[in-house]
Amino acid sequence: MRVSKEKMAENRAIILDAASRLFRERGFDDVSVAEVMGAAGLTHGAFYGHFRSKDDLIAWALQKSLGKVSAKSSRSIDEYAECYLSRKHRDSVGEGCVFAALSSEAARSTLQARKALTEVLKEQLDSLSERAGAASPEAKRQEAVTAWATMVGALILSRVVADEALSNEILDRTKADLVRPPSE
Amino acid sequence: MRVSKEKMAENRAIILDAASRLFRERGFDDVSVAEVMGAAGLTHGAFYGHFRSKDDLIAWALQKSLGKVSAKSSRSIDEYAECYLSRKHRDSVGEGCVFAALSSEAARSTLQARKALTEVLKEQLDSLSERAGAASPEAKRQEAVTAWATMVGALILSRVVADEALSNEILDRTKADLVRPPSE
DNA sequence: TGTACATCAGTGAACGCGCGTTCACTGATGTAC
DNA sequence: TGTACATCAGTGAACGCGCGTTCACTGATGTAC
Repeated sequence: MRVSKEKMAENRAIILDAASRLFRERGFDDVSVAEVMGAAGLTHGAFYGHFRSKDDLIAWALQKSLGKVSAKSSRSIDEYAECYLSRKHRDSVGEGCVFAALSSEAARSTLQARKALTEVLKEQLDSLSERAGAASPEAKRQEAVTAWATMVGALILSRVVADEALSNEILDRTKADLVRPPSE
Repeated sequence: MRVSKEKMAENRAIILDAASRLFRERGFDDVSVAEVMGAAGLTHGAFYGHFRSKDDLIAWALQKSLGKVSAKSSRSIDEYAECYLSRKHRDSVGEGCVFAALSSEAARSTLQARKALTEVLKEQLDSLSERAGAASPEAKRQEAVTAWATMVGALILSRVVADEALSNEILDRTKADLVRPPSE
């Protein structure tokens, strides 16, 4: 059942995409290697031809999430926050921000996993800084870090809460603060 | 080996404390029932005399974390943020905020667990609103929700990051924004 | 270009292992007289 | 208050089960001539 080199590379990408989505939806521990492989249309035995271990898969899946959170398609922090703090984003965990879904678990995972997320975070903060409305580079960076912490925190809290009204309130109030900052 | 009613109630409290600490340190899935019972000085067999299942324990442990995050001992949001966003809090996950440690996992857990955290969150937001510096009740609430989202997000991000300088930067910049808000 | 053979991606059965949970048992607690 | 007995919190062996991981095998791919 050997497949071509191109097909193998494609399979690896499919496995990583399936893993990334499943991990965000249900966490690292609740998703088995066999389930990831099944979602990629393969059997579990082929897994160790692609990755050294489940922890290795986790690190690669996190690294690949560069650009999935990315603010690059937005013109400003305001515009990005509008989208990030939407009900749609809250309700689609599998396709959403990797930090809101997995960062507290990743903090207890391997160093490799934490390093992968660190790189994604640095890119994200740089991207947000460029889009900040403040005047100086220092003020832009300050704005970016606080805005990002607020967005991630708000999305996480809006997802735990078993109360639709409170969940919406968290999204709406943080959005109001980010879209029309009090310094305006 | 029967014990007195008082001792049994005490044991239950010890189990809940051990579970709460272990869960925050390592997450729900990496901590076994036997390990929680061992940390409480008991054997695993006694567990089902206290709780119906591991999920039941999780919900009770989260519910009991009322007051562990509490802002009640602080006079203002500023004072609370100073403590919440400290390196000490970042580095002591087991004794720290339950939202920063477990909320993204709890979001995928049982409804019972989410309801428990929802109650804790409501108390926390009420407590922060009372301590807000803004004038009207509406503005106080607005300040409390945004400040809380920022604190939780910043602590979570500071804990994943495998880069001490960036981790400190996240804590320091968010602290600066909360302690001396831009509207001042 | 065509043929023969080596390579190796994917298959699926099998492996230990640790988990959540159950249960017969023990012996101190609590109660009825 | 003292005694006899029922209760039941805690013990530790045992249970299925699903997990991560391994491995002999298969058959299409890629290569040497």
